[in-house]
Amino acid sequence: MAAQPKQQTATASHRTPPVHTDPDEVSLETALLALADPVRQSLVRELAGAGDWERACGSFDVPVTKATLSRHFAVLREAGLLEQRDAGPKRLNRLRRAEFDARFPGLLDLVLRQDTTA
Amino acid sequence: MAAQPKQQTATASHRTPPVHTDPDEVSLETALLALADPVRQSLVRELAGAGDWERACGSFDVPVTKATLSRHFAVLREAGLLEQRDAGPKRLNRLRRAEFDARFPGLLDLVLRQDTTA
DNA sequence: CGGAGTGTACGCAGATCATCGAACACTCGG
DNA sequence: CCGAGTGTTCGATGATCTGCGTACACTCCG
Repeated sequence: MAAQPKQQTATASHRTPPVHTDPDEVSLETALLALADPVRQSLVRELAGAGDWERACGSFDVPVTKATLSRHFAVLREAGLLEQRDAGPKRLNRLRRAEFDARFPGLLDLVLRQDTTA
Repeated sequence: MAAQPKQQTATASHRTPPVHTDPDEVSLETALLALADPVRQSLVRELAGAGDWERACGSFDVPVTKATLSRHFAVLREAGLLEQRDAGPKRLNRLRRAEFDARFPGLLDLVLRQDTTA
């Protein structure tokens, strides 16, 4: 965290800057719907296993194409589940764990506990 | 449990007896999907406000027809969220609160807290 | 400046879901 | 035994969602 010469600005690589939604403005229905999808569950779990801003969008191991993956990230963003920041051509992610947990206590934990069993 | 002259048997009024699914056999995805629907959220909340076996299927205040309502109850049943018992021509309901909460801690509370705000 | 790498936007196909009306099944009371 | 009350099943419809390929935008490196 020393003085770095503007490594990542606000809007960087893509047509549109990431649009974030605060967890406080998210309905329970939206949150449940976002977390119900298996692919998005994987994303959230992998994200939780890594540190903030450590993973770029393309670095996740899910069986979908880039286009679909991008859509899933948009859904998670709109559900207040993650924050994104552009760093060069990459888009880094952060799980909004504390904020989301404050809005929907216990919900994220359910997904992270991997209870996808039966 | 005194000797009652068969007030309610297993299969009673309808073509098929109610098919129940244990919460333990329910996937997180199924649970989230079941609770994501606004109509089903209403049903669960109304059910939580009443005692066990107090409410028949037709006694709920939701803006759908009987056919749709019946389907919603089936979904909730398959998600391990409620138990049904036939009593005469009526089908009484019970929220499987403890069982479901043991399987998905905190999930039901989120819905019951009426956090449907924004 | 051109090419590789990264991510988004735009349709389009397929599946799933909520909804309804109508027909059916069952129980109970007269 | 018939009619009112209750709930399910069936088939159809419209909306929504996931998935894809393709085209595009932007950054960085040589």
